[in-house]
Amino acid sequence: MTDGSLTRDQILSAAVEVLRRYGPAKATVVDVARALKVSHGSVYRHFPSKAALREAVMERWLRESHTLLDAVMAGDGPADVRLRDWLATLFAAKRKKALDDEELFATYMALLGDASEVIEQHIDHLLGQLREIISDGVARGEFAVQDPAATARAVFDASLRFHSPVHAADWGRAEIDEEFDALCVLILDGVRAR
Amino acid sequence: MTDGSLTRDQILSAAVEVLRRYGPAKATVVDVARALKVSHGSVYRHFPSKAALREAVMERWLRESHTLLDAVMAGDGPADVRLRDWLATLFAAKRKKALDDEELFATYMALLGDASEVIEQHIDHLLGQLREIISDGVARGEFAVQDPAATARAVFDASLRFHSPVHAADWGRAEIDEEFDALCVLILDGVRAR
DNA sequence: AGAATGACAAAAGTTGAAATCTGTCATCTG
DNA sequence: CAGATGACAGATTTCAACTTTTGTCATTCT
Repeated sequence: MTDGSLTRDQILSAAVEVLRRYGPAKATVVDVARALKVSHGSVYRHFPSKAALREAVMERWLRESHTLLDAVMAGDGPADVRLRDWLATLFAAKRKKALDDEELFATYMALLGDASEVIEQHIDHLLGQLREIISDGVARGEFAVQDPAATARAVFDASLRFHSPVHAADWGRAEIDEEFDALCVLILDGVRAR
Repeated sequence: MTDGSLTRDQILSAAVEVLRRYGPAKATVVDVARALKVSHGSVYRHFPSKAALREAVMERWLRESHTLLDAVMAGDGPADVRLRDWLATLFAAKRKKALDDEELFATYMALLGDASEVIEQHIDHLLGQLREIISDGVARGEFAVQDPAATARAVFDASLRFHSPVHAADWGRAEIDEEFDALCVLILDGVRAR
């Protein structure tokens, strides 16, 4: 059948379209339903609330950055190179989204306000990867840290300026890349065995 | 005379009172004038705009944190202790203001939005002190960094979570102090000579 | 003179009534 | 019976009239 019944994925795609067109402040679930030519009640059969729909959109969107990061995780070079690459990839991915996906990025920022489950999972995923890189570095004798999980958190915090959406306004500054490099040096020297 | 004419300082004090009572969203210069029992036109004789008045209030307020930091700068112990103390003092000062001076802290956050001169100077002052500590550490042979100014910026950025008002919401979390300690370890190991 | 005033225009903010949206549900459709 | 519908109540948003605030300035005060 061309269109027997509405799927979760169709709704998500329509929601992305609507969010991109109207932005998070204006987009309504009526708009999403209209885009799909169904009643808004149908959308509510698949998502319990507008907030849940928004979160599902963001979950899918955030998974895109994960793909690039997963590629870095798959590498098997020295841990310091991997850590640097991972941070650079995260920064690049976030900056790209902030620049050429403004409306969805704004939706992401809005989510930040209401302590969302999705964001928490996203951060946990990132912290997990960091911990893995650091543990690996320790195993190879490259890094010397006392608690890899705590260090992962510290590295995450230290690099906040280059991945937290609250600092997105800074990402257009001329000096930002130099500053990123300087931070990487500090972090890498901070974990390196001596 | 008990009150010959209005001084800049009287206005600033009245403005602080008004800001504390009504908060930055509600406080008006008419309120400030009323508190002083003068017309609002008089306030405009001393400050060219409401924004300028707000900035002057913030300048005075930010200087308070500088006092504590200056005390740390005056010390002459090892540079690593000084750096740690400086970061801890900055964090403590900001957290204290966020907690028991909510309204003025909110005013400070509002200022952040409009790229204020005062904030820029505040940050430059902090960066200058950091650079001084780091240069001193290098001179003593304790630290090894290639460019103290760039490293100062990196240390500032790395510790953003513990002094930038945009992260104030996190400062109430239970784990925050452990996380601060872990970050300090990372930063100190990052600058230390090996 | 320097300092303060109050009247004024333009900008910003408030208010409340009307319109729209969210979320539920009894009913309908295949 | 799973999925879709549209009517509905309560919450939220919008819009326009109205009020307050900002910033200026000619005039007054000392």
